[in-house]
Amino acid sequence: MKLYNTLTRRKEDFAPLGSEVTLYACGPTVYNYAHIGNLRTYIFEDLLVRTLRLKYKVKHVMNITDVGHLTSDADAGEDKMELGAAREGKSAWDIAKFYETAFFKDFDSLNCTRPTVISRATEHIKEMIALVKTLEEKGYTYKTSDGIYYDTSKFPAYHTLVGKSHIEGLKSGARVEFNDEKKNPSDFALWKFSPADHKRQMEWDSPWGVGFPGWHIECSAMAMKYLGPTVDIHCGGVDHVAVHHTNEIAQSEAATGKPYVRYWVHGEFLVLHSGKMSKSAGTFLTVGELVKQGYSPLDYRYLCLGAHYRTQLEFTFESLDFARASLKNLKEKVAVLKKDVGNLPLGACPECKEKFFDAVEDDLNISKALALVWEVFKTPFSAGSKLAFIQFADSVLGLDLLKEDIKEEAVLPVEVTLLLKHREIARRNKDFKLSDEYRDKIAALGYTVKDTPDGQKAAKK
RNA sequence: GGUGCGGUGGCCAAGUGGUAAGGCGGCAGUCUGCAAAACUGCUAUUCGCGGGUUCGAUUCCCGCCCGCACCUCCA
Repeated sequence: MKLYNTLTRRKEDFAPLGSEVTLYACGPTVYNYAHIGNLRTYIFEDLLVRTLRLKYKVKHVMNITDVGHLTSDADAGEDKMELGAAREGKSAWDIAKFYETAFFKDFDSLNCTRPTVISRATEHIKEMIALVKTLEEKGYTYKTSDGIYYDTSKFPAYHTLVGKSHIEGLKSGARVEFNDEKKNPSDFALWKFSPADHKRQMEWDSPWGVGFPGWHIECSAMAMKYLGPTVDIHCGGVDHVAVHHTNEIAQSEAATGKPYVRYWVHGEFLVLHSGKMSKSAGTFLTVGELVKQGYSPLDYRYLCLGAHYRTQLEFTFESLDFARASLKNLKEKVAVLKKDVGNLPLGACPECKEKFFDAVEDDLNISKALALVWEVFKTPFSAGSKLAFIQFADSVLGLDLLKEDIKEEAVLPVEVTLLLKHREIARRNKDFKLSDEYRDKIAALGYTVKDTPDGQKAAKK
């Protein structure tokens, strides 16, 4: 398949190095609920994994950042995990556990397939210390009053992911806050010392004293532990390109002397009219909020499927409404198809499958693939063949297209049932004025009425 | 200030050196007492603006305008 590689800024042919694809995806920091912008990235990664699985075995590792990191690299930063704990009157450990559970609830509801390995940062402190030690032995580190730092000037290829001009811009960068003890603006902490004046909830012994790992070291340590020194694909959000992933490369390649990642694949942001969605800014939308407003998590998944993963997607409730309407229509079409299939033999038309392959394998052109699903209804193939194709397509799209929605007919309120009976009588007497009045009354209660060959059908609006 | 991405019909959004997928919405028809649903058909002579290359550009090049993101924790 073809994938856009941030490293080369080109679409490239992808094939795994070994017998299975090794894929690492940056996971959530569990100090608050994930918002739908975060989740867009996991949906994109899920689509990538599902597409890869059409051809390969995939070992998918995702980390859980349950260690608090500083909100900035400067001394003044606060720890997000401990902030969350203070906010909710719980321990940092409880906070991490709570939001990890909440994260996977959302993750599952969006039909994202669980990674092969889920690795918590707090369970890999030993590996991180070992990696920092290796870097220290190789002379890449130096000590300041608050921690052990990585000297980026010792790693000549530091700029490969982001471009040299960017790093140079950073040097003159007007907005970068300088830490006096840092040798270069791009240097970053590998290990931070606990403050002398108070005890942190999360801290560990290390060869350099009690403290906690820097933000970037966990991904390098865990990716290499589970996937080896060279990983096929590493994903994450575009915001990670310039700092986090650049630093991961520096740490990992300095330690092993081998290429760290072959394909860097980054997902673009979901944006709001007012700008991007931000956890730290406070206001953000969660899946729970969407559900509260009457949307299904899969309505949101459908919305994400409409746009390419490398383009920004603007979120509005209007577009979510469109997505919901589209998904509903699509599922209804599939339901009709299912009725028609009967005992006809199944077998997806090879032509449709091939087109679908071509779309998803072209750097994940999911919206094109989705269009093919709509188009299959217009083809002359048998219902069974169409349905088989849709089933195949849904193994990548993950929209539960063949799953029946739970019908609400059984739980009609008594008033509605009564009004329906009255309306039926009025219609039989051809008193349409009266029957329309009953329909209005039913509508006022929040229900719609359809007249079908099997009689009246009422459903919640 | 530096870096990167993008501007396609009413809306969302694919795409390509040879004349614009798909969805939503809208309109019309069939059906219906009327609706709804369903089905059928129609719905951008045109791809931010101005140049250039070319037989031909929305697609390649240059300039401009506009939007967004990153450079600070961030998916």
